Amino acid sequence: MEIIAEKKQPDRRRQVVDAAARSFETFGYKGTTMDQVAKLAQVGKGTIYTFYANKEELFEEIMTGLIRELKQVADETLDAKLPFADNLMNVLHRVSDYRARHALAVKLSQEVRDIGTPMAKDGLEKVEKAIIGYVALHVKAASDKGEIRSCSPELTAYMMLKMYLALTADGNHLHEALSKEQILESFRFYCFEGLANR
Amino acid sequence: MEIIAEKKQPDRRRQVVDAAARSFETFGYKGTTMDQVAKLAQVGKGTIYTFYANKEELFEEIMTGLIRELKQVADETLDAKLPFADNLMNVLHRVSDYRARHALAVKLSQEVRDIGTPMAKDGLEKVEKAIIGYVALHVKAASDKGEIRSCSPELTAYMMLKMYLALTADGNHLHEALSKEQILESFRFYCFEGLANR
DNA sequence: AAACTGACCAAAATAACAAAATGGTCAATT
DNA sequence: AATTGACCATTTTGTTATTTTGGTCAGTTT
Repeated sequence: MEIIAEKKQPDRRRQVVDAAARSFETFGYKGTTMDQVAKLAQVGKGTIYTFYANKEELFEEIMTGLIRELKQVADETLDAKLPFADNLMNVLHRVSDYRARHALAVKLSQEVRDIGTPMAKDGLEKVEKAIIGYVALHVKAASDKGEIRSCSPELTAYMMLKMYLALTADGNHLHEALSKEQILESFRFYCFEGLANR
Repeated sequence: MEIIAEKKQPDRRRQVVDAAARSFETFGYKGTTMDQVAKLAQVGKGTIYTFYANKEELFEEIMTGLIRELKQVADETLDAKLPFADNLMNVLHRVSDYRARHALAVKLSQEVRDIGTPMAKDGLEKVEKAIIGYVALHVKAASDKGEIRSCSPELTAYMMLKMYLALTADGNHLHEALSKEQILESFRFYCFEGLANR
């Protein structure tokens, strides 16, 4: 009954979280001020501190939300009928794409690049770790099912993400940009098939 | 006779290059001043500018020297009797190790990390590109000989370096540090064998 | 009394300005 | 013809004044 009820009074916590989300994705971590969030949330500044001990905790809550979204996208992408390799590539592609379009992730990336805000870096690192953890879970499952060779799930997931990012990295001058098809084909080649002749 | 002779008069160009090398590796790109180099080289500042149009060109000369050293190390490491995979791993390991111990490379890495000097970044990028080019040459040879599957040499070399660096990266918290043996074993696994069951 | 607020504060960020250092030039010197 | 270092416009650094910020808490509202 606790969860279903509650309507009349404004849900302060939600107001704060929504305002914070908007502010962080518009102004970045550093550019967001607690006064600003309070004003956006139409809430006294002190109220924020009844829910979150400090700016960092508030930020973590927002990042947790982003991670939850990504997980949702990944889950929706998974198709039990497809082989592991296809699922993996689809998930990596959809999640990377979603991340690249998500205002918060974009803003934080730019902030890290331009001014190196440590908290923004931490936040994005947490996202990477979450992706790796998610992939590792499915690597383990595929490995247990004998669908792929046995391997360390964590390390393998890490390598997969790194390889995928290396192929999609367009900012660098180390190799020319690849089309989506080339990326997927190359990823399958380097990740699953390997260079060895057989 | 031009090359053999020359002894009496001091070789100004060499003095400048030596001084610059010492200065860049001690103080980094930004920390090196042309006055400093001139003093170290025991040469008037104007003299430097008779050899190099500006600080950037002087720096490029030094970086070219580093790349030449790395190529030397790589060439010494190559053993025609060994299979491609072994040569590749040996070269990557030795070159990375040499690079990690080379005062100039270390200083520039630190400079990029701490203050992001664009020229230092460019310089290190050039080193990476040289390594990729070197590896690509041997990938092509191995591919032509049928020792490995046919592939784009440039992209493959790029991926190999990225994979190796991902395995050796210890600064990040994405995976625990690996021993040298684990690195080589993992590299062989991910780069040559692939995850697919066979 | 429980939830909420915003004036308030120490600490940190920014702006404004003065002083020093730097890359590059070139007339004078060797 | 090769070399030099005083010189200069531009940046960078150091300094100090001013503003902004995260966080608190006594007081107000519900």
